[in-house]
Amino acid sequence: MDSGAAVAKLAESNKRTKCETCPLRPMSQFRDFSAQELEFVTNFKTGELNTEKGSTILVEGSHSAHLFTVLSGWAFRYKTLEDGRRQILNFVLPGDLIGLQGSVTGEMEHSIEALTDVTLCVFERDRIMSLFSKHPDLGYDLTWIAAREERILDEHLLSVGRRSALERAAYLLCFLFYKVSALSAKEDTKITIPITQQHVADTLGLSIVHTNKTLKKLASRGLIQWLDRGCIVKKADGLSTIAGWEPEKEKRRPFI
Amino acid sequence: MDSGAAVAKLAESNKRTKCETCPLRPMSQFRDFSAQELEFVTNFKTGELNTEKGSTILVEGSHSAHLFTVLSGWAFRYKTLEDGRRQILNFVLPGDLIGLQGSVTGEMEHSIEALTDVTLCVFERDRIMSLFSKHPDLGYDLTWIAAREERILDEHLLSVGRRSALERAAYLLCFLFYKVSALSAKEDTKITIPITQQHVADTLGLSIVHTNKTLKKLASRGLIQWLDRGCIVKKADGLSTIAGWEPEKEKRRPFI
DNA sequence: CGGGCTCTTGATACGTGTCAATGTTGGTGG
DNA sequence: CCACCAACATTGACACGTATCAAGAGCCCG
Repeated sequence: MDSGAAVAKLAESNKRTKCETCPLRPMSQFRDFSAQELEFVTNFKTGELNTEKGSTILVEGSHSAHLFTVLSGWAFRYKTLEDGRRQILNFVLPGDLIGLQGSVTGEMEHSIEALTDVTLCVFERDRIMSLFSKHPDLGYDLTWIAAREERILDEHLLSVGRRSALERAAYLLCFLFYKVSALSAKEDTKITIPITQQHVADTLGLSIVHTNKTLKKLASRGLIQWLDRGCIVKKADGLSTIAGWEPEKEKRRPFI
Repeated sequence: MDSGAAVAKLAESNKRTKCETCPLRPMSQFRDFSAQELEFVTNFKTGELNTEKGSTILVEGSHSAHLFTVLSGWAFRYKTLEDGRRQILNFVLPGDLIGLQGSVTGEMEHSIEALTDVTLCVFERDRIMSLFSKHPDLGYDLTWIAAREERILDEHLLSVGRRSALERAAYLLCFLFYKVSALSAKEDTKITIPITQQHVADTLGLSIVHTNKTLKKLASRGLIQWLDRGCIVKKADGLSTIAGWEPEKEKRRPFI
């Protein structure tokens, strides 16, 4: 609920990760690119942006001339009401594209804040049309990415609207666990989700006190463990059962 | 909460509305098409589908080989939990595209039900790639359309998560009023939103009893009037004030 | 060492859900 | 034409989930 330290500045570093050696691309969850596509994207990428934990990457109401793909780190999208009530909309992890929502005017309808230090690939919004004309495949991918985000929002909406507090919490942690698991090499049981209980509350539409009691309940059942600023999922299937939800079985998905 | 009368059959009528004479296209909210684009879309459209009020147009878990654009009528998208709890995700009106969410596999993650008799333009999902390769502009439009739906879902999520019952109801009716207003010729004060209180409840994540009491409150303030199976908005700005929300000022938007 | 976040816990208040009953309307079949 | 039924809207009483208020403990960092 705080105002976030500082708005990230677009200090483009010269030390760019080359797309050919992008650490995400070999991962099993992402689709392969043709050499041509790779060349185009490398050229499409105009820089890299490093932001610190706690900084605001995009601000609601502002105009952004850029799109970003997360290279590393965690962030979240959110909106606020005038009196400060905050709703977290979704979480952003490596491989996720952000900024697409403000497509035409570039005026953002939501904010994005970094949960950890975050590295972003920077693209120019102006040049997006050339992507569609030169690489229809990539254009299709963009639509697919947007449609995927839509499906996730649908599920979140179902959760907040119709699931109980316990079910909601189970769903969220299960969702995040599978999301981050897909990015880590092996069965890494030590994955820590870097959020506070305030973040959970603002995602689930609950108060922080009730969120705390709900998380305690999950912890007492041995499904999760809460750390100082994070959560470890112990039994994802237990959460899955409570929530009545399972992750989509995705084939290799595209990313830009 | 009922199971809907019958699943709509794809009875393609020969009496097709030609895209050149599409009644939606001249409307001020939609962008103009070039002759080329119009020709392509006309060819892209494979038929028309008429569904009756109450019928299910798409079913969660099923595969659909088609995309649809609504030509006339009202419908809504929703998801359900196993025990029957239902969450309405969004409402669908003329000019809206449906089916994009299941992009790749075509497996639907939500259902769609008709609130009135509905006429749909039918497109083949298989041929969507040709749209991207032959008309990058239209591909861009598709992405834009998906991103727009995303923004709307963001706002709904904020609403369900953080607004009070009264604010939520005001937001929803205000939202629907502006949505349908944009489609009607003049200041038509007699626009009736064709939903029941159960629909409102399932959209807002409330019980039907509490929804009834909340709507009564709005009605007692003269902001709305509730009919048998519908709602008339009397003072949209009053609703807007309560909700703390205003519609986006959109320029002419694309549609397929 | 102090101050700020985060997590925790108990007491209490309030918003919303659930249950139950009634009235109304529109459609259907005898 | 009437009786009946189903769906919808309405209302009051009560229960329960969640919010709010308040206080304190642990921790990190300047």
